[in-house]
Parts: sequence; C-alpha cells; structure tokens
Amino acid sequence: MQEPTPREDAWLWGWDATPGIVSVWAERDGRVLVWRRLGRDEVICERERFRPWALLSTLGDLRHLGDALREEGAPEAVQAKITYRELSGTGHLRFLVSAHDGRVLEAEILAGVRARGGKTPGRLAELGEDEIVWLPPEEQYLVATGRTYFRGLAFDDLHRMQFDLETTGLNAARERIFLIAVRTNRGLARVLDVAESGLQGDTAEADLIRRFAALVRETDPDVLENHNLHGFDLPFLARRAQILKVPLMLGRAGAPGLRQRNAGRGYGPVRDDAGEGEAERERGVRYIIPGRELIDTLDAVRRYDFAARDLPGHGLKALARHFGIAAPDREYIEGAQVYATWQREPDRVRHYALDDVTEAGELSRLLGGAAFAMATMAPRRYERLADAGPATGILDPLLVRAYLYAGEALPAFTPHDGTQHTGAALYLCASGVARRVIKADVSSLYPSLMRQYRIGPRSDRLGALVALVDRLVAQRLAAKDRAKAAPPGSTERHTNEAISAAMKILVNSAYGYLGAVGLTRFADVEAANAVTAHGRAILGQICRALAAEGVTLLEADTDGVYCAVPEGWDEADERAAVARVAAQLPPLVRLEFEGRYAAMLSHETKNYALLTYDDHLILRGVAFRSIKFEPFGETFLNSAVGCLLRDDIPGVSAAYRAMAQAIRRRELPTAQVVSRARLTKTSAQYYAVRATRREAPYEAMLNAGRATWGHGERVLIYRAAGGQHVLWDESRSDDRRDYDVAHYLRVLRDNYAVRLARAFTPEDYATLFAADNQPSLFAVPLDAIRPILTPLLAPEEIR
DNA sequence: TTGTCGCGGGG
DNA sequence: GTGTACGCGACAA
Repeated sequence: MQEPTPREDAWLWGWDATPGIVSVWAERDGRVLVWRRLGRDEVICERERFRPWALLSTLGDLRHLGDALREEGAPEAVQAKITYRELSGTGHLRFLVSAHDGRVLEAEILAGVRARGGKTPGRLAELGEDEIVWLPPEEQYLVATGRTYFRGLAFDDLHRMQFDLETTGLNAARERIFLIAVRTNRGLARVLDVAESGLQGDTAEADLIRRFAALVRETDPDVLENHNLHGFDLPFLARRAQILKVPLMLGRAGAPGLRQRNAGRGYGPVRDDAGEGEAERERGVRYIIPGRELIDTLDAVRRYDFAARDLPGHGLKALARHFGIAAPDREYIEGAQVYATWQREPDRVRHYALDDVTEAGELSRLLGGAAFAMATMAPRRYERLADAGPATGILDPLLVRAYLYAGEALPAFTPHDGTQHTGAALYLCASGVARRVIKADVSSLYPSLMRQYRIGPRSDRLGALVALVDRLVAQRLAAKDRAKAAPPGSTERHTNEAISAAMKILVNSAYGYLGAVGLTRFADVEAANAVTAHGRAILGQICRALAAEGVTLLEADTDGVYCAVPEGWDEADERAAVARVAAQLPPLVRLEFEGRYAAMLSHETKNYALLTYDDHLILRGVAFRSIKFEPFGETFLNSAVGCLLRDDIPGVSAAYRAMAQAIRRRELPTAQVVSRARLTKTSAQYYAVRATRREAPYEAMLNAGRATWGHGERVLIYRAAGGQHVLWDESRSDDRRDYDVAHYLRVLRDNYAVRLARAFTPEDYATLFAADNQPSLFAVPLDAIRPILTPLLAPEEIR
C-alpha cells in the first residue's frame, strides 16, 4: 500500500492550523466573522475578508467584462474586477473565478448568462450543476482557506447549552410556552417559567421569552442543543416570539430573529400538526443564528441508529433508558399531561423539564462526538455536518476541496445511463434450532473491496475517493488504538472514539456515494455494481469455505454468516476454523470471529433468536420484537423461546399453557393485553369515514366518552368481552379484567406461539401448543420431543 | 390482496 | 442550497 502523503492528509483534514474555531458566519460580499475559543472563558470574534469564488465550465459568460477580467497573477490583475485561473486536467469545471465581493461575481456571471439568451436566472443557484460550483459563503471560506472547525479543541471544551420548552400543546399558533429549562455542560441548570414572574397571558409568555434570550446572551454558549430542536423548540419559539412581537436575539452578532435555511425532508423538521383548518407550514426549514451552532440530538440519534439498528425508538426518554443515562429519580409525565400537571404540581414539571435537558445533554455527549469530529475534517459548518447525509453532505465537500487543493478541474456530473443497481446477497440456509452457533463477518466489507480492487469513480482522475477511504481506514484504526489506551471516561478516549465513529460513518458511506447517481458528483453505478458483485462472490466463498470446515450454515447476509459448529468443538476450534477461512480471502478483506452462542432459533431471514453462553436471550427482527406487541405476548415469547434454546421443551409447553390459563381465568392484568395506537385522524376526520370503516382506537375513544381528540395522541386500547374496544388508562387503579378471552387466546396462538413453529415437526408443534390442557392421545410425551433444524439451501447453491 | 405514501419526534 | 434507510401501518385501488 501507498505511504501517506501530506497531500492526502490535506484532503482529509484541510491544511490551515488555525485553532479553536467554534463558529463561522460569512456574507456574500466577502465579509466573514470567525469565533474562536481561546480558553475556557475566552471567545474572540475575528472580522476577516475572504475572496468569494466560483468554479465555472467556461469563461464565456464573463467575456463582456473585457479588461476587467484578468488571469490571476497577471500584472493588471490587482485592479481587475474578476480574476480567473484555469485548473489542470481534463475536468469540465475548470475556471476558478473570484472577486473581492461575491455579489459582484454573481451579478457579472448572471449578466453573461442572460446576455447569452435563453435563460434569465435571478440567482447563481439556478444554474446547472455542470455549469457552476457555487457554495454557501461559509463553505467558500473554509474550502479556500483550508480551515476547519475545532482544531485543538475537545468536545467538552465547547460551551454547550441545552434548552427545552414546556408548552400547553404542540401547535404554536394557539398554544403557549409556560416554562423553559436551561442547562449547560458547565454546571448551569435553571428553570424559567411564567409562575415566577407573577404575570399573566401574553405578557407572562413574552417576559419568559425575553428572560430566556437574555440568559442565552449572558451565558454565551457556542452551541444550543436539544432533542428535536429543529422540529419543535426552535420553530415553536420563533413562532411565539413573532406572534408576541418579542425580539428574539439569541446570536452573537447581527439583527434579532432566527434566520431560516432550507433543509431537505430527510430530518423532517417543521411540520404543523395543527389539524384541519391550520395553515400547513413549509417542511424542511431549519433555523440559523450567527455565532452559535444549533445541534439537534435527534440527528445524532438517527445517524447512530442508521448503523447500529438497536434503538427502541428515537424518543428522548426511551433513549435515555436505553443508554443508561436516565437518573433513578427521573420524573416522567405524559406529553399530553404536562400542562395539566403544571397547574396542579408545578414543581413536578420543573423537575421533569430539568431531567429532559440533562438527558439531552448526556445524549449529545454520547452520540454527538461523530459530528464534532467530522467538523474537524470537512469544510462545512458544524451544524450542517450534524444533519448532513454522509455521502452528499460530507464526502462530496471533501472531494471538491481536494480537487481545488490539487488545482485539478472537477468533472461534470455523471449522467444516469440506466444501468441497474445490483445489491447484496441474503440466504436463509436452514431454519429451526441449532446449537453451538458462531457468527463470522467482514467488517466494512464494501470499503474494503473498494480498497482491495481499487474501485473508484471513473471520473475521479485524482483517485481521491479511494485515497480518502485508505486514509480514513488507517487513521480510524489508529484512533481506536488511542481510545483503547486512554483511561475510561477520559477526554482522550472520548475524542478518539468520536474520531473513530466519524471515520466509520464516512468509510461506510463511500460505497453509497458511488451509487448515488444524480446526487453526487462522482457517482458511478458500474463501480458500485463492481463492489456488490465482489461482495456477493466473497460471501459465497466464505460460506463454501466454512461448510468445508464442517460447519452447518444457518444464515448469510451481505457480509456475515451464522453457522453451527460440530459437537465437541471448543472456542479455540471455532476461531481456528474462521481464521483458516479468513486466510483464503484477499488481504484487505478481513473476516472476523464476531461472536459465539449456545443456541439459535432461525425463523426467517433477519428474524432469529440467540442464546448467549452466559444465558442472555437476544431477539432480532420484527417477528420477535415490535412496539406493537402486547406485553403478555412479549412475556410469553421471551420465556418460550428461552426455554426452547435452553433445551427445556416441557418448559415451552408449560409457558404456553400458563399464559393461556392466565388469560382464560382472567388472572392476567388488563395492562398485559393492551396495545398501543396513535390517533392519526382527528375526531372530525374519523366521523367522516366511520360509516364505511370502523377502527379500534377511535371506537375506544368514543366508547370512553371522548367525542373529540387531537391529531397524534397516543392511546392504549384493548378488546373487551363482546368485542368492544376499550380505552385503557394506565393511572386507573381498578382493573375489571373484562378483556375478550377468546380473542387474546387466538392472539397468543396466531401471533406469538407461531414464532416457534420452525423449531418442531408439525405434529410436535400441535402437541406442544394444544388448544386445551389435554394433549391428544396420540401425542408423544413432551420430554421426548426434540427441536429440529431444517436445511433449506446447500452450500454449493450459494453463488 | 397489492401498491403507494408517509412516518419516525416534540407538548 | 437539499438530497439518506428501513420497516411498518394506514389508506387507496
């Protein structure tokens, strides 16, 4: 492999060492404000100028300038209105033009385009991507200077403020803010609310917003953050401030008010859940403030879950519990109950809101490091990198900067030639119960293949994408080693884990970049297909080689294989077999021993249960875990599948009979049979369609005497004897247990017991899950029943 | 039944 | 000046 060169490090990190940049605010005219943190309590704002630039495919549209257009370095260039430089290579976008004032540059290019006839664009942004590269001013500045955010800073050096609004409802047009909790990573924790002011109505809310803005300015954080900040708190705050005519001065410079920027639908920020009659708000608007970065922890959560896929949901409370950051005395209040609780027990709501901001801050520290680390690499604002897709939002800017740094012309977008995109391989090789299971997988298969076979975009003359992947992989390994060597909980460890996470995201998006035709400049479907073809071949090779080692294949998916090893093997044997298979693979494709399990229930592709050697049950896939499951079903599945994998077959049957009996005798509390529903129709909408189609959640509302409800309300319902739908109130102390026994017995059988069907012959299954307590006369004794494993696919069939 | 759209979050 | 995934439920055909 090639030695690292300074050039490739400049591609990845930029080249200017200016430390401590925490925010950049640039104007089209070439003025830029740069905030730099020099110490814990010192932030300076530097006023600078940069030379706005654009990259054009032709100088034709600037010919009208005559002598006012000069080549860079020419003697007359100093007085020239616009200068240019022709980049090397064969790329399409080859003229780097610049001016003292970006508005002049824009005006002259537009004048030329209009003079050419045909188009009369009002803004450069309307020109085609094959005619021009015209970045937002901050990015022009960062690309041209080689600077990035946060050099020399650790994540905890940032001054981060979390704030959380408590409101009377979700609709900013008619509901109010009555409380704002504020917290920083430096120990501030404060609740501002309307009660403490003694004011009422508009005056109280306006006063609250003013006090909040004053606290932000006084505290002067670098970052404002919260969970769903862009989707709720900022738009709500902006709307209330507008309605109440309160100047909202939250930034470090400029006029009051939040400015908007467009953002795609991907992160779904602003949507008005107002219900009918309410003006639809534009989707995909985000807010920007000079001098402070606005960070939404929901973005970090989505990015994390994109790879990890192990989150129970994306709500703050569930996340905090999942990551173990919820305090033991955490106050919980249902969203819809917050205001009512405030009127009765204000201190509970204050506690609750402080718990919210505390968890948001912890969550940010836990998952926000990757975006922080990306901001030390890519030439974009931190807040943009925090919500950007890794391919179009990060790799693309890195490549554009790399080409300009190399003085190389950029290619035009590759047109879509209709080539079909081909995908990964997925095989279910056997279903049922297997023992002594191991998982072997290739970490980062696709980028490894890109590196191994030097597969990059055809138009990438510099080979920059594959070079970036090389550097990212090497430096990620180094960061992982540094993290491991650092003490747990230390800044050193956190920083290096964040770098590693960021690099992993970028490495894994390199393949997606290739396939994103029309979205990324260097997209190349054929290259992407070459990668997946190699991937399918490698998976097949791994499967056949493992089978030759004597193991039984269970499931193979993209880059990993579950299989069962023969009786008598110990862990050393397992590792040795995987190592022998790994040795047959190309050097950069690293097959790893990922885990070993006592047993596995293979149900369908991507749906299985595993029992670890320390007796933990892992359920994967919608067949085994879903938010829709009734609690009793979840309980039953856990115990029945647990018994199955522990080889306690009578236990499986006992779990079923016990649950059936608990339902039949109504020993099961009603809370165990409720299911969750979200009311997506308002009461009026439901009345309109009720005649044609009745739906359980709404019928439950009506039966409970609730004639009206809002959009988005979450309810718990169950089916009562006689088929009536009933609303379940968690806070109710009495429990009549009037649920529909026959219905829930069917649910137990058809939705839950059926998940174990692959583990048995049909006869044995019927015996184990007999409808009554008396197994049929012909049935075998329970302890004679053995689980089965059914082969579905021979190793030779995996190609 | 099958296909398409829209959601995930916040009070 | 953006742009995502994936699996699911709701709704329409």
